[in-house]
Amino acid sequence: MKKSPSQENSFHQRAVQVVKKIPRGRVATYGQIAALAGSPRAARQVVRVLNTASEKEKLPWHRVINREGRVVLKPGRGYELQKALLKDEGVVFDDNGLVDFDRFLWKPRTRKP
DNA sequence: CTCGTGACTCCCG
DNA sequence: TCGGGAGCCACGA
Repeated sequence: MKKSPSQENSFHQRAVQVVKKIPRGRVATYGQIAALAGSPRAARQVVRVLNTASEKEKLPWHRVINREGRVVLKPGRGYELQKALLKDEGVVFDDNGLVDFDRFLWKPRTRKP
């Protein structure tokens, strides 16, 4: 039996599809995307995907943050840009620059409890 | 070809 | 409690 075509893509391609599915006004974590793409520990590859794909495709790379709910970028590296973009979508950061996961964390439609 | 690094995350001592 | 190392995959020098 052949695998489904949607599963034939590489991690890179799958990650792109996942990121594109992030709804506006929501954020996701690297590990989350990596897990959805097939490798729960491939968070680093997600980073590579964002850097590469964001330049060609209109990926919501700014909706991807780390496990802490914080923007991992360094000042001058897109950190302010990401925060500004999220803020423009309605995402709010607290004084520590943390996002409220209870309100903005993207919940993938995997299954109903 | 080999080595190192990267917007990360998890596990173990 | 806190720190360090390993894991994941890709790409540049």
